[in-house]
Amino acid sequence: MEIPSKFSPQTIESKWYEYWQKNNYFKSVPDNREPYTIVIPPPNVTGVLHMGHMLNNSLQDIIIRRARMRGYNACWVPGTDHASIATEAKVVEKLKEEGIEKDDLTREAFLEYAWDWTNKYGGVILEQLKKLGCSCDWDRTKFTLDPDMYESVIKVFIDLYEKGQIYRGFKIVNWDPKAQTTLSDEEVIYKEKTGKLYYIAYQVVGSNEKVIIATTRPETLLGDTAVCINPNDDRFIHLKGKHVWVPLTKRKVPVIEDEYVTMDFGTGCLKVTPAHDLNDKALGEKHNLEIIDIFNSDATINEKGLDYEGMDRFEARKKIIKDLEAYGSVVKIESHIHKVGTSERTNEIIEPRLSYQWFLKTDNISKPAIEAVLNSGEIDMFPEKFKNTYRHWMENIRDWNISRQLWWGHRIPVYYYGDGNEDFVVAVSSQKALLKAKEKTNNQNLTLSDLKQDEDVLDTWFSSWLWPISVFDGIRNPKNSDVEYYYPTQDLVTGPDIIFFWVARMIMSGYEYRKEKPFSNIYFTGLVRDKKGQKMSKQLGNSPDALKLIDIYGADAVRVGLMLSSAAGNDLLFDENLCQQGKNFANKIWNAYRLIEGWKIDENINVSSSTKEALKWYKNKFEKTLVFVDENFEKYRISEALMSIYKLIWEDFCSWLLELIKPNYGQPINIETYNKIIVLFENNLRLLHPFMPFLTEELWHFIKNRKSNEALAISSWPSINEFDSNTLEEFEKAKEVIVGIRNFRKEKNISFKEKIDLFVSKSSSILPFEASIMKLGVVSTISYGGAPKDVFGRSFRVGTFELFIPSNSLEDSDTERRKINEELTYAKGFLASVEKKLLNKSFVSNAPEDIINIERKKMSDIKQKIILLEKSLSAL
RNA sequence: GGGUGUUUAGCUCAGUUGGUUUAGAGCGCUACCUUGACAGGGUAGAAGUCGGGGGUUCGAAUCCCUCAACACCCACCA
Repeated sequence: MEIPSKFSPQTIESKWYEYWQKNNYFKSVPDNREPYTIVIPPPNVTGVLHMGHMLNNSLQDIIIRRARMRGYNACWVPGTDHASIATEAKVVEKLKEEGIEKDDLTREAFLEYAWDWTNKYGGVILEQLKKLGCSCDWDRTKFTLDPDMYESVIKVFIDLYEKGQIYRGFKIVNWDPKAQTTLSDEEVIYKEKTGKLYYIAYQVVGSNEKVIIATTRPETLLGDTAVCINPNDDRFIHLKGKHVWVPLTKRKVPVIEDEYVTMDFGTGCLKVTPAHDLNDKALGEKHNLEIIDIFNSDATINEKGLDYEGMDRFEARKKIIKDLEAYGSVVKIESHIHKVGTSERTNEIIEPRLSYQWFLKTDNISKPAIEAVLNSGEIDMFPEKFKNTYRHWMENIRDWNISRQLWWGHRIPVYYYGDGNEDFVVAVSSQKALLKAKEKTNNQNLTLSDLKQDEDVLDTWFSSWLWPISVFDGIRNPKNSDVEYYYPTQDLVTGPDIIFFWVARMIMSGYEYRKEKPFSNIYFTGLVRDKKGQKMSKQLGNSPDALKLIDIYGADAVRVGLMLSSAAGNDLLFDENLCQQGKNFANKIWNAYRLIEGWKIDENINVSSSTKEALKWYKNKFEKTLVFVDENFEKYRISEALMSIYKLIWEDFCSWLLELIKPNYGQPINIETYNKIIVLFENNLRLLHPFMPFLTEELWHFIKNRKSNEALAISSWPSINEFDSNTLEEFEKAKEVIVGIRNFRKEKNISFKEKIDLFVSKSSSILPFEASIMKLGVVSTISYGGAPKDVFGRSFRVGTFELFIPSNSLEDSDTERRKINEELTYAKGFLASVEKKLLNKSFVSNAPEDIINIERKKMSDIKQKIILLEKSLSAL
């Protein structure tokens, strides 16, 4: 035999991947078939494959491979994301290692360095996806900074600006002092921290009185421009219209009144720092307060901060408290638990900062996106619970801060020609900008050197929100044949953590730019956790090396391992044992084929009855399973689909069908049976292919030499045929009889080589699947009409059948009696519960007819069984 | 502070508009078997008062209320 007894994935995986690629099976161009499209959630260009990617991309591959087999024009578009903050941070760090500071480089030099880095490491992850077996159309690979993608992003910015949806605003934004950029609200993570609440005394001007103010951020008093009380608060009523001295400064600020102040928090008296707090900013606008910004961009104190200039904000806090204590101005310090905003990327504490930024209005574009998910049902989410999350966010959505003070990204197409708030134009290039500026200013003498392009780039998500459109060039050329054919896509497979960052925004951009949803179904995967339930992360070091897993178990096994326990939206507690299970499964199928392949074929041999029975049963079993698999795919219950295929192959095909059909050792098999088995085996491979592409393709080609248009990857998914459930039920009964015989052998220690005789009580019907029972029970004769008299043996019952097997060994009647009594107790208890139901008048009058009939059938069945049992008992 | 989920066998989870024998699967566990596909195998078995309490119903793991534990999301109370 040439086939090795163990399946070794390592030797075949690259072979088949190359074969698929060479034959362009994954390539898709528009044709007259229906399209089935998935766009990949683009991983960070400098990222490496981790467990989350493996889960996410295995799912996409399973879905797209099945679609391909079902005859759709399947198109899976791969690509990577430039991930501006993350990548820029990596590059800055790398430069630092080489002793270079970002500030010492020009923008151009820095970008050159970043591109070198990207070209060197970028796309590694895409190669790793190939190892996993991902059937992407690699000719369509996109990068969010590709020139055409760049143009699309800029075009959208200009368009939205011209529609009045994008504006420049002077607002409090989330500032990351480490990355030196603003962040969107979604990029801020609130972490619970124990801080301190400082009670500080402010001297009232022209009085001996002091007011006490509670604050968590005493250093910001340098920027205080008012003190606020609640007009309904009797305690402070006398302070109306007065001023107070800001401690340590020589400034006096007004006492203002606003109902915003909570009377029972802190002291009921609030210091107002419009430059450094969102609420204070609002108060400041309402009451026309001065704004004093006391921080530099790195969160050190600036020249407004008196002696504290140059100090870090936390250092300054300590010093200020010390100085205040020296003046006796600190009344008390309490420990205080509160949530502190931190940067998702750098972990740095966010500084609310007032600055000019670019914003996208969201109230209009969010409307159709809400409608599509929550009302019209155009977009489905799996699991559905995420619709709630989505609704909540969408209904409370705020304008999106899209500018970032970074270099790595799409530079904002805004050109300033002066210092005024309105002294800018928005244009696709500097030349166009010049024309616009000349027109706007009526100054024909302007030159390019008078224009200064905005230094900032756009939020990464401002490019990825266009992804399903821009990968098909649908922004630049909205009528091109690709986008018209592939858009909208079918499925999006992603994590719930980016539902706001990305999913919601793609839906918004889809309706804005295509007047259509970007995808029909969203499958949210869970987080991959370790066995203890901890999130897998680099920091914890609990994440297995994805590629190493593929090396050890094979890509197919890892995919199976991941799929076996990952219901949509549920976190997945990853256990390497699951990969082992996948590997075992691969080996099982491998050996099933080895068995079949080893049979000698004979054209003249007759087909046995057991073979006929077995083939008839398995055909029905397969059809039933196929229906179940298809249904589960429709509901995105991928793990359920896989489990049913797993059981079909392992139990039904290997343990029952092959055992029934297997010729005796050295005996040949009938050629027709052999051919039928091969077809059945091929159909199994079809079902399994999306999950285990490499193994199945390998076996597919082992079976016979296939031409390049006969590869499994592009073969067909089985079509559904009717099945007879009666046949399936009867086979289940036959199995029970076989199990009974096996039990008997085990208890009597009778070897499987020794044939037995089986007697069936004078039952009106004959046993179903008699030949199968004889073969797998190793039975020489089946006789009806009850057990012979004066013969020792053991009886057992299956449904309404009573069976008897004679045995030479002396019967232990006590054991027998005990067994029957146990069965009897169960049966009587069961009968009682059924009778109780049927004697209940309200049940009989209220329950539907078919339910009552089921109960009646249960009752008559169990009564018969009780009679059988009692008869057996008295016979002993 | 608000919201959404979860809680079923040792572990991970199904249980699909309440009714198909007094709850299922995979893994694990136990016993035995196994030199003719596979020990990465086979056969069988044990194992759960469906988180607690209350209610609706002829009937509840499934619907309602309540309590508890856990998880996640959202939020500008200094």
